[in-house]
Amino acid sequence: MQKYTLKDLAKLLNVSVSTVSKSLNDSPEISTETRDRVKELALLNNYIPNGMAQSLKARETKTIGVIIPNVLDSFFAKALDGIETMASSLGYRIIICISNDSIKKEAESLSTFLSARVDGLIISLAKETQRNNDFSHIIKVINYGIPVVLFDRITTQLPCDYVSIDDFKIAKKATLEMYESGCKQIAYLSTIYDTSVDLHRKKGYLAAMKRINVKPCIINIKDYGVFEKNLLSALKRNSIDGILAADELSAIFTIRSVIKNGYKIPEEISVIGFTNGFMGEKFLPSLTTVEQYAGKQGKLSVETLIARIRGELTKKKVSTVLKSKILYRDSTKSLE
Amino acid sequence: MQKYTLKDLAKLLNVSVSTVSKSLNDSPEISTETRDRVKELALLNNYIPNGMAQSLKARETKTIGVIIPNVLDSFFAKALDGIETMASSLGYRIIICISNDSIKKEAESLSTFLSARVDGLIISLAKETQRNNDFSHIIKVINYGIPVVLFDRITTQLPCDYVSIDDFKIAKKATLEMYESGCKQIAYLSTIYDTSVDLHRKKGYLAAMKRINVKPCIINIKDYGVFEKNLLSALKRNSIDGILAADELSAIFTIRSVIKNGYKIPEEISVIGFTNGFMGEKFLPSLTTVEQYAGKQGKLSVETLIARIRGELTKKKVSTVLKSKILYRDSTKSLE
DNA sequence: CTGAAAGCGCTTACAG
DNA sequence: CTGAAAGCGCTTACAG
Repeated sequence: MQKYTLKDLAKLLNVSVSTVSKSLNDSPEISTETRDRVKELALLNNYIPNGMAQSLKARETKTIGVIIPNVLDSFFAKALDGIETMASSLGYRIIICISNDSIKKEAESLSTFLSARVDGLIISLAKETQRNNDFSHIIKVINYGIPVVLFDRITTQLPCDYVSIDDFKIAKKATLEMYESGCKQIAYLSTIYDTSVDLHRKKGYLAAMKRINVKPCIINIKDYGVFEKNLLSALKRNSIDGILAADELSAIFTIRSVIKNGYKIPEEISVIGFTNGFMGEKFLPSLTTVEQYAGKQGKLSVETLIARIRGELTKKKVSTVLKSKILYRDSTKSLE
Repeated sequence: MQKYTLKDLAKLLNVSVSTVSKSLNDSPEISTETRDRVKELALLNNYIPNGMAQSLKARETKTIGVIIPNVLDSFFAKALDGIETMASSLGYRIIICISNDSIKKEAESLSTFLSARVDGLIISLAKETQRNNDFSHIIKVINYGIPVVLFDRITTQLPCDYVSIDDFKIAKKATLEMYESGCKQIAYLSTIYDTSVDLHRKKGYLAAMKRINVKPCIINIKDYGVFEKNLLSALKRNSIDGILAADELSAIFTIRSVIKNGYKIPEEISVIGFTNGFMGEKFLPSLTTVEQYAGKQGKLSVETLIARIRGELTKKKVSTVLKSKILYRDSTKSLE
């Protein structure tokens, strides 16, 4: 199977490589007659330009590197979907790494992305990276001149653009609304502690508890293997009747554990989660949750990145904070 | 921010580009002294080799193109995860396209993958592609000499390797076991009709119904908007007490609709789905389902592809059909 | 309107 | 042990 090059086509047509190249690129320098001959032959021989050679000259690859912590979580799946859709509609390819929350994998993939000369990067930081507060690998990339956009799991310590939601505000609101609907003792539950989003949500929760003057209760669960046990003991110790869970999966696990142990939702315990995924939407009872606009965050990240690549942005970093909202469903009591 | 090239380093060190290149690649031709000087300077200046230039010479990109229909379905998310893990552990990058079940998007991304000169492709076909039975875009790729591995949504009409599970067999088994557990009238429900997997699962179901000599009942639902309505009318018309659903989401929708309308699961209606995702595992009742080994299919696809790329495989196409199994949970009556 | 030449950043066969 | 040269497959400034 021969892969034709410009040289091959040139030889076949008895013209120069320059002429072939210009013809294929619709240069006005070339006569229509020649252009048509070249194009016809190219088509006939299934000529496909070598993108690497083109990129080498053009000094851009039309490729974006994407790093997400995982793809099983519906938030990241939706974000990835948004990223891919927007990128491909703007003519960019996506190369992807799933960090599995490991800083090592994140850093390694950054290296291969750099050598692939991606035009830019979209990253949602690994848990480990946020816990260690170690951004040296990202700084290296930025110093190398590659634009970076962070989303969701972000940090303000880095000189780059980012996209997120108003985690603090919405967590506070969710807590207060559970309180207004009649919950006396609301807990904050998280399996993603040490991430930036968890931090802001927790702070929002704490602010609300302070406002209503109730002692806060934070339930951090390290591992889904001990989820039910930890949750139930916390429940009993503190007679909790409302739970703000930091992500979708932990919210569903909460509902499930609680129901299996005989509690009624929402009558005895209310639950609010984060992320609007199928699971929460279709669960029985369905989950009241914070709409995080995952797809939109993905799309905005791409738009911001590409604008940055094209130099359409001022030096000032752009930080887009989306206003989120609560999707009221069956895991909470009605406010009215 | 200067990006150093071999030339830059060579100039700084007063040696030739060849010497720098060889040093960096640990060529035994070079004296250790020179090698160390070169490496030190490279490190100091944050030299990152230009992968495009290297690939251009080496005629390989260490990049694999991946096309999946979507990433929200947990089967594909898990498969992607497996693909990424295996590929990165073998030193390959992944560029990804989400076809959204569109043949057009599939074909377009194939074009950009070809010009990016991916070393190989892993594809799970779009619904539209399977419905139209139009593989011309894939054939073009194969003829161009790029190895292709199909998984899950496959076709045997193409000269390429593939990975799948024994859909026919396991669907037949699932149907028969529902029958043995006491179901009299089992239906097959699908929202992914026209795909190869649906076809085989349906055939397995039909074979089982023939064996037990019961008139089959096939419920195809086009759109989740009309899911509940269509399902319920079918349920009433045929007094169905067992449902084999072709994927996870439709199985969950089935359970949900059925419960909301007052049926008891599994006492009145049994449900078996496909794919072992969180949603089915954590739903109440939890879903009895077919383990499709999504991650393993992804990993095997990569291994097969890379073996093929490296020329380690004989001309004969390898078709790996995994033996699947049923995960018994709460949506079916116990067999014992 | 067409083509020769240089160059993008590498690697490697060959010469010394 | 080191380097000059050719070449991977393109594009484009320049000459004619």
